[in-house]
Amino acid sequence: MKNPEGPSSFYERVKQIIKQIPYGKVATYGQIAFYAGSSRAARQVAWVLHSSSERDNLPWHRVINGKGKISLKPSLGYELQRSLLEAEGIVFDEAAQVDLNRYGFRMHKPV
DNA sequence: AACCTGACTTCGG
DNA sequence: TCCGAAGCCAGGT
Repeated sequence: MKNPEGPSSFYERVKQIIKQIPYGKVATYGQIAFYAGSSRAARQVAWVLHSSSERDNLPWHRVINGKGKISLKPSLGYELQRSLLEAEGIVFDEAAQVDLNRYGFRMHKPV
């Protein structure tokens, strides 16, 4: 990981946005990318999380894919993320999906 | 410098 | 409605 250039970099904006996801809510990769200024950089959002979620204490578990499902694979973090979300009151249906209409995060102020 | 890879998204069959 | 292929941006090799 390189040094983040500054607060205006995509990298920094993504982190700021993720930090703003409130307890009990979730956001999708594409949505975060959109708020960060690059609606097509969903994969980079995932990359930011993977590279510095631990270091910067980001609520990485509140980020899921556009289908409302967890992207991690079983035994590679899936169980952990799901339990963290359930601990916040988020419910998964039989298809292991969450209701984005209900739990989806909506930003109030642009970053 | 070129090619591969990824915690994604979207479109077409 | 479900599945596969293509598109995208960046870092790693």
